[in-house]
Amino acid sequence: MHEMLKTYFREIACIKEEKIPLLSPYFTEKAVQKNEVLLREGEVCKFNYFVVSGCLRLYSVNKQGIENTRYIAFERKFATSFTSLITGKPSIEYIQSLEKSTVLTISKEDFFYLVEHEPAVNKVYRHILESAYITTQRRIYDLQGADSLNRLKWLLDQQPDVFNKVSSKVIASYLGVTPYTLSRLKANL
Amino acid sequence: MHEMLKTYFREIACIKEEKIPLLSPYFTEKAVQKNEVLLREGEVCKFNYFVVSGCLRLYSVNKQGIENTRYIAFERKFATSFTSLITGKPSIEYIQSLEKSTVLTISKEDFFYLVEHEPAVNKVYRHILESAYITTQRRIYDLQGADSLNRLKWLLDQQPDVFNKVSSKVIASYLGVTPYTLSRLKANL
DNA sequence: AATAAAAATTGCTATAGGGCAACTTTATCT
DNA sequence: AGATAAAGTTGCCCTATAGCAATTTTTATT
Repeated sequence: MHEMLKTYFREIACIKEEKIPLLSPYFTEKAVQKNEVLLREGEVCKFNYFVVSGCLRLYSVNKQGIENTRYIAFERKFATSFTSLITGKPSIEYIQSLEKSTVLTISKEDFFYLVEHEPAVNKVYRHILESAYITTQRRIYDLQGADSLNRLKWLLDQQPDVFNKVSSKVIASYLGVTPYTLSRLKANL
Repeated sequence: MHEMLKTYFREIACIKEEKIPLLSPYFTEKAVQKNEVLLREGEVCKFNYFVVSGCLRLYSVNKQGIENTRYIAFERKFATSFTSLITGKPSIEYIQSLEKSTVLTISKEDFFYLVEHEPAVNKVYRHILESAYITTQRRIYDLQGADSLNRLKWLLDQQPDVFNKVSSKVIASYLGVTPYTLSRLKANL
């Protein structure tokens, strides 16, 4: 198991050192190419991914063929289509690598087995869901209540690094505007 | 403890019958008036609420004084500002009763104590967070990717009962449009 | 039931952001 | 490095939704 994931378990779940070797066999390291798609709409999601390096994004494509990005996961984050993982139904979203990345994969069955039987993994899962709750709640209020300029400013303030790592096209689809509009907003900052 | 909450624990967490009396003392029944505000922006949330009858909504007020509704909880649902409950920080949202309601309250400390020490409550909390994840993910994709008419149609399709119980004003603030626009959309259905 | 207050509707006008087209800049591939 | 494709920018016009004002309908209060 990668050192980064061990540290993650130590910090998030205060895992006992002797438990770490028990978790290792469940995770498999995987190299992912830039723009590689790990999950497509319509497929049932079978893995949870921990990002060691690079980044993954979750997005869907609407009826008009427009991409909407819901989440961008950088290193030291878990990312997957939890909705599909939890319900077992086909995913409405895609998972794509935005860079050459390294991820640790764990199968859905193993993951939920550990959530039930390993307190440290239960705690990590709780942490993931709580964090997701907090960020998505904030995001809904932003999408509903702030205009596009203020959403951009907020993102610039909170995650300035995103602008170096991620294309404007993807940032636009995250902010919920067209690339044209984002370009114009940046010109007016 | 109200029978409805017992049934909830049986169904969601498969709780052992003998455990139910242990949980009862943690919950207090409370009558809530129509439009009563249970939590204001800026206050630290101290309770989790289980709706026995009536309904609660979560909303925020943006800089221009416009209300945005994020969630409406009908009976047999927990509702609270989890963000404030989890972080211990002041809430950015309000909790308000939309009808004369009956709720069961549990304090933040008791709730998180039980999450840690009672597997049934751990499971219920996991269920709450998973359900919230699924609905908010869907909601973000809707707010980003669908126009207001399609958001209205989707709500009519998924939760037709909402239109009987909740004012148009609140539904508009849930869909992310003005009451004017909602009224016009309904005229064109 | 009468009155007041709030909510909902609708005509008119304003505006934020969308979308096309043409151009420039930046990546990608051999 | 040079060729090719993709991404980003910007002028112009268009559309969906916002916002005001006036009216009607519904709801709450005594």
